[in-house]
Amino acid sequence: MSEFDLGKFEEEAHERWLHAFEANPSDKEKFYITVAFPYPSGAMHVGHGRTYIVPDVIARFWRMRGRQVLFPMAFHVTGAPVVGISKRIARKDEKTIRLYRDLYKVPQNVLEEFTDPLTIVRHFAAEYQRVMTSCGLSIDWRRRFITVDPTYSKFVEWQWKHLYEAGHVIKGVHPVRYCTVDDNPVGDHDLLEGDKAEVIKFTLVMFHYGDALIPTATLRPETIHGVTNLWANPNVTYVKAIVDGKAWIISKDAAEKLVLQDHTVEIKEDVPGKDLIDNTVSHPLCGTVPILPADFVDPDMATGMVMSVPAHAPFDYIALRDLQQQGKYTQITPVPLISVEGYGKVPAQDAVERAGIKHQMDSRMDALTQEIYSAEFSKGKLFEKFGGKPVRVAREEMAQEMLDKYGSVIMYEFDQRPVICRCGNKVKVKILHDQWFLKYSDPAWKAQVSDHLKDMALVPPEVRAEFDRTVGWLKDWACTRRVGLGTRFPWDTKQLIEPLSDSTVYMSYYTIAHKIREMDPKVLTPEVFDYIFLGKKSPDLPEKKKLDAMREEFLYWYPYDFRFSAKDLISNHLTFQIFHHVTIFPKDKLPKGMVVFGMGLLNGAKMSSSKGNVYLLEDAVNEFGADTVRMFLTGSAEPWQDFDWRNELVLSTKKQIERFYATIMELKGVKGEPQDIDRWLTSRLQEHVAKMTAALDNFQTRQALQEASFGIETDLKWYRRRLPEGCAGSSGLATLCSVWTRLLSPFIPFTTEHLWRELGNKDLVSFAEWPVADKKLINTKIELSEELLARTVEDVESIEKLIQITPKSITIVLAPAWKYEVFKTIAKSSDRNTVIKEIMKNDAMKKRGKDATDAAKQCTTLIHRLPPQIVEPLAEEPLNERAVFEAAKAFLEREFGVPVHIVEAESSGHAKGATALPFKPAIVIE
RNA sequence: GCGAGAAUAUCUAAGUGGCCAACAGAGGCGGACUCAAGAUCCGUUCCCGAAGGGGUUCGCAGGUUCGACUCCUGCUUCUCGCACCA
Repeated sequence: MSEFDLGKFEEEAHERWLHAFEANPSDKEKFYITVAFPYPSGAMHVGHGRTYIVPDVIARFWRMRGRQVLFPMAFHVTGAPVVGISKRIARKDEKTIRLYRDLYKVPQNVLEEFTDPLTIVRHFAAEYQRVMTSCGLSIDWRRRFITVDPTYSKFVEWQWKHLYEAGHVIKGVHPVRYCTVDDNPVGDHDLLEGDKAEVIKFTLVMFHYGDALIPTATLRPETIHGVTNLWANPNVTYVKAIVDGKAWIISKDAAEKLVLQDHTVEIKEDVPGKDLIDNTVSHPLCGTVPILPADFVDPDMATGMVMSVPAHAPFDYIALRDLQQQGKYTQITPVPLISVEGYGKVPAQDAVERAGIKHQMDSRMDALTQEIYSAEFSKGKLFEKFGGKPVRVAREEMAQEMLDKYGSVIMYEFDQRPVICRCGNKVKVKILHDQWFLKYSDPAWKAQVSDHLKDMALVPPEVRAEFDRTVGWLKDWACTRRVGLGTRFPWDTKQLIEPLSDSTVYMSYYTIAHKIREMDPKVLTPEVFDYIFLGKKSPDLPEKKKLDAMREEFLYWYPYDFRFSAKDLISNHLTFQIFHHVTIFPKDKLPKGMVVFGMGLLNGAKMSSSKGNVYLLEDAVNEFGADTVRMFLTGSAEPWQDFDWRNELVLSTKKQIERFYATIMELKGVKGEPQDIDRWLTSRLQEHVAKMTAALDNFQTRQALQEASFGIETDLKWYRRRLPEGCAGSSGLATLCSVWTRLLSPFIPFTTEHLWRELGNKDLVSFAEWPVADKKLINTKIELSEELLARTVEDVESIEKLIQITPKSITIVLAPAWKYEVFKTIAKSSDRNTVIKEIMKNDAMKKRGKDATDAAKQCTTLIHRLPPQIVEPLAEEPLNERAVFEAAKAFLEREFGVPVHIVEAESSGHAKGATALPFKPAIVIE
């Protein structure tokens, strides 16, 4: 007999699977699933493992159900991260080297070549493929590609031509986080500090100061009417600079920032802050106001000058009050201009006093400012003399008016500071020109997407809300980049297509990837792809025969049936791909469904490569075996739930597989005559098959495994307990072995492939027919009988445990027929409150008096406690309980080790007999 | 802050109005088999109980209902997303 040796099974299977999963169009119905392809910048951990193993289980399931299944894989290598990694390795950054050398186990000679970004991704792409194969993923590797292949670039260009022609690609300007030392935009992962900072659009309000201008930045231009003064910091040295031909007085920081935001700036002279104090400025909309001193004014915030609206800004109010308490500037009073429900005439004063704030440094000031800001924005209205419009309307209009008439300009600034680049320098906002956008904000485009989303199957259904929200929320997406790997942007070849934007319809490319490779990229014009994907004919198409073959593949496979991805991709990739599909492909080629995954934990903590909290997939496979890893990752939680990798749980999964293996090896040779209990086991097996199939139809891998693994195991235990002494089972068990092996095959294909041969099959279990539940073999009656027996045995055991005497005999007292009548009436009644009265109308029952009402009450309780699938058949037809117990008498006596008597309640004379109910006989232990 | 989810016994986790003291696993305890075991099997694992029963539970506080782990309201805590990045 063959020993359980996962390593050996894996070897055997790999050999037999070598080209088995290469899928071509056929007469069979197709099933096409895709997974978000990986960015191979490091080694795979067990979290990645699940992302690919779950779809593989689904692929194997549908393959066995007779579908032609396509499960392809490719590698996403476009983008900036590897460029950064290669640079860090080139400059021998210790942390990076340690990560790649120690955690990812890259050999020294390979690591030395990592100064080239393409080498990194090629190395890890090969690693990914190797590890994925070792996990038994049934991928058609002929279709593998990487996103910098010249043919793929041609495909991307074709895709963009359509987006462009549909008017979805537009050119604009774009403010970005920018580091002046690196001379590059700064991404989230390049930030030392301030990753939550947002770029905010401020309006600069231009105040006249002699022959110069003092710009103050505001988010609330409508409050210009309430300005009572400006604030300047007396401890800061400002500068006079010629900005776009006019003299401005601003902080030095501001001068540097404005250069990055499309302004010409020439600094002329220093202007000490204290020299500004007490001078006046003017603006056509608020007249002449003084400049007051304030230490809180930050020269690094926008222009370093602030306009003061004490009636509506708590900071301004309190700063002014502090000065006035020193007896200064007492002639200034706040000028309110907005009425807002819930606040007095001067909202800022109201709020400050209500909160009991004493001075500027109070920690609640920020919250208070936010509160007033929100209240006025959502509910505030300008006074009649200022137009009477709601704040949210007036703000927009005033900003525009200031830009048009009063010389205002826009300035971008972060909403919080500091924002520090990895290099240690302060990050500023720069306006990038020639920046291209995908116009996801377009309502018409959004509407198309929403429309199609309604027709898509989303798993689990809760994610639909998240998708709907994302479609509504998406704004224009900057889709070109200056650094990284990628395809050149066709309308500005100095730029690259942004990496998320080049990976939105590549699922269609899989259908032709293995064939288009044979063609020269030079001939792959947009017309070629138009023909392959859209069937559009044009003259002079090259290699028509090959194109026709590709068109045939595309028509056969597309659209994909399901796309799998982790849930963090909902707000970008998963939604983007729908936008792009609806633009490019006809309605019958649009995506059909998506399955969204949960995240992975390692021993209860989030998995993270950068923190070193990862367990490499390859290590897991080597230590526990591929099947164990597969079964654990799919069985410990449903795909959309977060899962937690814990070695001790994985170990028990391995034991479970071993147990399964040993059981099959033992049962396959059994040759006994069929017993009654075989019919029960067969009946139960049909239900497990049906339930498991339904679970996998819904992607519930955990549920499916519970059913097929523990469910069948538990039944086998009862089966063996019920077999007559000396009998090891019947030859019918061979069917169970075959069914069980096939059911588990999508999960533990290595073990089952081996067992399948042990069971005498020559072909691959991976392509064996999926078991179908045979309704004819379901036997409700025999299942009920066994249920009654099991419950009775359980009751006897629990009583024995309590009374702790050595029993000499056990008597089972069966309920009389009239109680069955009562049971039936109650079970069939819809109104359980009046049913007892109904029963008592019957003369025969009346005669029994209290016995009858008691029995009715007991039956009601019992019916509540029994599951409906027991009550319903019992209500239709009573079970012959005597026959059940008589037939099992030998079994019961063996179980309890004492003589068992079966008697009718009315002839027994036992006092206990009165408590006997249908499906719950009285038990007397003596 | 905004949006989407979640909270169940020692741990993981099932459970969408009566099948619930609550599936299943892990771990603990006791036992069987073994020279022995991380292997297998049996029992036990909220409290009380010498007859199959009773009591108190499913984040916290209320509500709806004959009846709530399940529905509603409020609160607390946690996870994910909030982009120009894979």
